Amino acid sequence: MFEEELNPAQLAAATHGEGPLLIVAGAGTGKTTTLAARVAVLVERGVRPERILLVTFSRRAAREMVTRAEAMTGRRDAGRVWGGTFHALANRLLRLHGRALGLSPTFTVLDQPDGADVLNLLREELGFATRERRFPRKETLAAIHSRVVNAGTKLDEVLERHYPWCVEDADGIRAIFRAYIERKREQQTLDYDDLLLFWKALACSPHTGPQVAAMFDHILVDEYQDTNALQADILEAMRPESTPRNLTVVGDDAQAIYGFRAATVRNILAFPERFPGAHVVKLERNYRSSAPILSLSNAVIALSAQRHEKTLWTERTDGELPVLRACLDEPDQADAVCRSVLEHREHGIALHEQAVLFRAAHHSDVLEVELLRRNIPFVKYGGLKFLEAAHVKDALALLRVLENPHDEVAWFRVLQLPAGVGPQGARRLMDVLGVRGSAGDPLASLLDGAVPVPRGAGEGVRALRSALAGCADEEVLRPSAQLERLRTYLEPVIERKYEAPGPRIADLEQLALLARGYESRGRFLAELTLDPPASTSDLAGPPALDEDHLILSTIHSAKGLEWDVVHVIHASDGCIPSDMALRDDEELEEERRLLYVALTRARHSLHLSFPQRYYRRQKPRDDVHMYALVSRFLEPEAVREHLRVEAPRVDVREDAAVAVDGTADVDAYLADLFG
DNA sequence: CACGCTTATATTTTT
DNA sequence: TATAAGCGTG
Repeated sequence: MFEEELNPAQLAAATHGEGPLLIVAGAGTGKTTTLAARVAVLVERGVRPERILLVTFSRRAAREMVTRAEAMTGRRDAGRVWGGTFHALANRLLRLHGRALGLSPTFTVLDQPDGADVLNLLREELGFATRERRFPRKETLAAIHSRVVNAGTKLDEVLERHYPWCVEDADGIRAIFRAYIERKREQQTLDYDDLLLFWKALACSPHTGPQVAAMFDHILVDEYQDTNALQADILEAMRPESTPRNLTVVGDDAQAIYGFRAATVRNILAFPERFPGAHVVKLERNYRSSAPILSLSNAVIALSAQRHEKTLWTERTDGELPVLRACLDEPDQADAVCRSVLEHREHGIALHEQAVLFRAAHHSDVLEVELLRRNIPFVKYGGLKFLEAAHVKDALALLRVLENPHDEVAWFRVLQLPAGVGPQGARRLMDVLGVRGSAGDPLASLLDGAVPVPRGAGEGVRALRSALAGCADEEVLRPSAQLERLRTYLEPVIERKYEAPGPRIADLEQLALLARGYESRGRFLAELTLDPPASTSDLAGPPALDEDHLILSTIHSAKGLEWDVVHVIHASDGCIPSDMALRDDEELEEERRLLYVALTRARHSLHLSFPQRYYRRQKPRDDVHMYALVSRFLEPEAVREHLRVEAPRVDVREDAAVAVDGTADVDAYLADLFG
C-alpha cells in the first residue's frame, strides 16, 4: 500500500527492519510522511502501538504523525503510540517509575521562569543580591544551569565559552547551583533539565533501566539535529547493546537551529559510531518547493562554512523567482506584506496557506497592527508570553500549592497576594507554615488558621484562606471548577495589584477554558508547563479556527511546517542574523541555517523584505532610527542571482547607511559538573 | 516592612 | 516594553 505513495528512498526507510536507522532528510523531502509510514509499517508487522516511542519536537507534531499513521493503516489503535517531546515523555515515565529514584509521583514541574525564581530566592538567601558588585540575573543563572546540564559540560567551561562576563562569579554561581539541587529535591520539584537527567538516570540504572528499555520495541526520533548531548545519552541508554537496537532518527544538519539550547549536530554525525551497524538513508528529492525557491535555498546554504552533504532537487519546473524587496520603513513593509497577501488571496490562495515568518516574536508588532486595521485575521505562533504574565502565574501558583504544599516558589507568590504582605512577610509565613522541609502539611496549617499574620494583613489572608479551603475541601473538584472558584478570589486582587485589570481578568477566563477537559489538577499543571499553548488560536478556542486566517510565526516555531506562500520579513542584517548572535562563527552559521529553514517553508511563492529605516521601538518617542542593510546571507552575488530585487522607492542617503550592529547519581553528577 | 514612586536596563529563538 | 532595583514615606 505504501509503494505508490513513497519513493524508493522513503520506502527503504519506512520498511527498514531491526537495528539502528539514520534518515538524513532534507527540507521538504517527505520526512513526516516517511516517519508516519514507518510507524504504520511497524504496526502492520505486528508491533503493538503502545510499544512504540515517538519523540517529536512538539505535541502537535506527534499527533499529526500518529494521525497519518492511523490513516495509512486504517487502525484506530495507532493512537496508543507513546508520542511527545523528550520532556513530556520524561514526565510520563517518571510518574510511573520515578519512585525507584526517590521521586514522588506527584512531583511538580518547574518551567524555566519558575526555575529562575527558585534561583532568585537562593541568590537573595545566600547574599548575592545585596552586594555592591553586580551578580548575574536570575534568567542568566537559569540559562547557565541549563547549558551545563544539557551539554554535559563543566560549569567553568560553559562560563568561559558562553558567559565570559560571569567567570569572576563562578564560585557564587557554583554555591547557588548546589543549593538549587538541594532545594528542588526537598520540594519534590523537577525543572526541565531534571526531567531529562532523571530519565537518563532511570534508563541507566541497573534496576530500572532494563525494565524501562523493555517497555518499547521501537524508538523513533524526529528532528534529531536539534537534540543535545543529554538527549542522545538517553536514547543510547534506552537501546542497550544487549537488545536489538531499534532506533530510528530523522534529521537534517542544514536545519539545526537550536544551538542555544545546547543542541549539537554532532549527534547526527556521530550516530553511526554510537550505534554501530546503523543503516543510513538519504532523502534528497524535494516535493515541496518550486525550482527557483529551491535554487535560492541551496545557494544560501551552500555558502555555509560547514559541509552539508546533500543537494536538494526537484522535478518541478514551474515557479517564479523569489522577490527581495527593500522597503522604506516598517509601516511600508507591513503595507507591502498586506497587499501581497491579499493579492495572493485574490488568486485563490487561502490566508491559512500563507505565512509571514520572522526571527524574533516582536518583529511582527507593526504588521499585527496593520492586519488588525485592515481586518485581515491572523494567528501567531511562537513568542507567546501567556504563561509568563504575572496574573496567570498567580492563578497557577494557587493551584500549585494545592497540588504540592512544599512548592516554595508557588507559596512565595501566593502569600504575597493579600494586601499588606510583601516579600518579607511571605518569607516569615513560609517559615511558620513549614514550607521548607518535606515534613508536615503547610496547606493544612494555613487552613487551620493558627498562624500569626502580619499586622494589617488579617483580612487579606482570611480571604486567601477561604479561597484555598474552597478547593482543598473537595478532592473530586475538577481543575476548571477550582479555577472558577479561585477567580472570584483573584479578581479583586488583580484589580488592586495591576493596572489595566480588564484583559488580565479575561486571561483567567482563558485559563479556566484551557483547564476544561482535564480531570486531574496535577495533569493539567504538568501538561500546561510541558506543552503550553503555542498560538493565539490555541487560546481563542475552536470557534476562531472556522475563520480563514493568515499565519504569523517565528522561524523557530515554523520548523516542520509549509505553506504555499511565505513572506520573510526583517531580512536585514541585525535581524537575520540577529545582532545578538554575532559572538562567534558557530552562532552566525546557525543564523544562516535559520534563514534556510525560513526559505524552505515555501511551496510556490516566496517574498523577502526588510525595512531600510528601522526605528528602535525599545525607547518610546525616540527619534533615533538606523539604516539597515540587507542580511549578509542574501548579499553575495551567488545568492542574488536567484532573486528578483525590487529597488527601494526612495534612495537612502549613502552616508547615512550603516548596518545595525550591534538523585544521588544525578546529584553527584551535577556536583561533578559544577566542580 | 509594605508600597508607591522614580530610574536604569536589557531586550532572540523554546522545552 | 516591562521588569527590577533604589528610595522615601507611612
